[in-house]
Amino acid sequence: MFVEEVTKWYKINKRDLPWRDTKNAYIIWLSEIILQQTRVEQGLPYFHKFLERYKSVTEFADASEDEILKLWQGLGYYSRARNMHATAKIIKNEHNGVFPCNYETLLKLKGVGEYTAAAISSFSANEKHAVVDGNVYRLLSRYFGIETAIDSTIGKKEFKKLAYELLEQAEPFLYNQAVMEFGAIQCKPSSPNCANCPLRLNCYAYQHEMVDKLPVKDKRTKVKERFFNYLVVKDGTKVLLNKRIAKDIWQNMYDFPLIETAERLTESELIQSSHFEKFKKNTKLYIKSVSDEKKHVLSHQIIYARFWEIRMENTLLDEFNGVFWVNEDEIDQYAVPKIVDNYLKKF
DNA sequence: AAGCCGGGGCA
DNA sequence: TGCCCAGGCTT
Repeated sequence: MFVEEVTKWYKINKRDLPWRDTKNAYIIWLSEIILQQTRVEQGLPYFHKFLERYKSVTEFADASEDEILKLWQGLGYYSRARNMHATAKIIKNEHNGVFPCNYETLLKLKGVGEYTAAAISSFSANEKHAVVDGNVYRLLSRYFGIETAIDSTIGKKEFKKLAYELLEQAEPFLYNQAVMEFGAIQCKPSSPNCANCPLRLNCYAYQHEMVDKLPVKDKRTKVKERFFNYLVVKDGTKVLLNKRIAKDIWQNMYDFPLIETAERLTESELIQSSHFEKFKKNTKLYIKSVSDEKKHVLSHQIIYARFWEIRMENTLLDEFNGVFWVNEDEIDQYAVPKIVDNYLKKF
C-alpha cells in the first residue's frame, strides 16, 4: 500500500531533474555528492557547472584541487570536493576510468557512504539497495509512527531495516527516487502538505496529530564562538593571501593572514596584543581602516570577523606559514570561504 | 557514540 | 532564533 501510493504519487508529481534521465554513474555520483546536506535548488547550478567543466571522471581526475575547490566555492562542506578529487583519481587509475555501479565497490570510495552507494547503484544499475536519507527518515517515521531517534545507532538500524523491507516489493530505481521526492515535496519538514496527501488515512503521525513531532532527533550541535581578525595586507597592487592547511574549517581554501582570539578584543586591545606585536615587528605598518564586525554563522560555529586593511612594507612572511603575495586582480582565481568572498565584493 | 564539516532557506 | 537540507569522516 505504502510503496504503491508513493510510487503513484511520484509518477504524477515528480520534478524534472537533470540527473534523473541518465544511467551514467559518473553523472549520478556528481549529483549525489553535490546534494549531500544540500537542497536541490542550491545544488542545481553547481551540478551544471561541474558537468560542463568535467565531462568524464577522467577529466575530473586530471583537474587541480585548486580548480575544483574554486568551482565548489559557496556550496559548503568542502571535504566533499576534496574527496571527489581523490575518488576520481582512483577510478581513473584503478578502474580504467569506468565509474563503478556496484554497491560494495562504491562503498569503498572516499566520500561515498551507505546512502550514496545505494543511490548510485540503484539509479545506474537498478541494484536492490534502499536509500535512507533525511527525506526517508522523515517520511517513514511519520507514516509508521516510529519515535526512535533518527540520529541514534539503534534508530539508524531500525529505519534501514524497514527501508530494505519496503524495497523488497518495489522497483529499486523507481521507488528510491519516489520516497525521496515524496519526502522533499509532500512530506516536508515544516508545514507538510497533509491536506492533499494520498497517505493521510494510513499515516500514523497525521492520525495522531504528531506530524510536527516526528521524526525525533536527540542530538543538537553545540555552537562554538570564534573571533577572527583578518589582516588584509597590501603593498601596491599586491595582497597577502593565506592557504588554510590546518585541520579546520575551509581546509585547502584561501583567506588572509589571520589572528584568531578566544575572546572578543577591542581594536586597541588587539593592537596591543602579542599577536599583533609579533606581526608588525621590524616592519612599517599603517592601519588604513578596520571593518565592522561581520557575523558568519556555520552549522557548528559562529565566527565574528573583522577585516583590518593594512599597508605594509617589508613583511615578515615567516611569521605566518602558508602566506604569499598575489596581485589584486588574481584573487578571484582562488577558492575562498563565503565570508571572505563577501568582503572581496567590496574590495 | 560524539564531534566535526558550510551555506542557505524557512517559519 | 532554531531546524533542516538526496551525509560522511574522524576521534
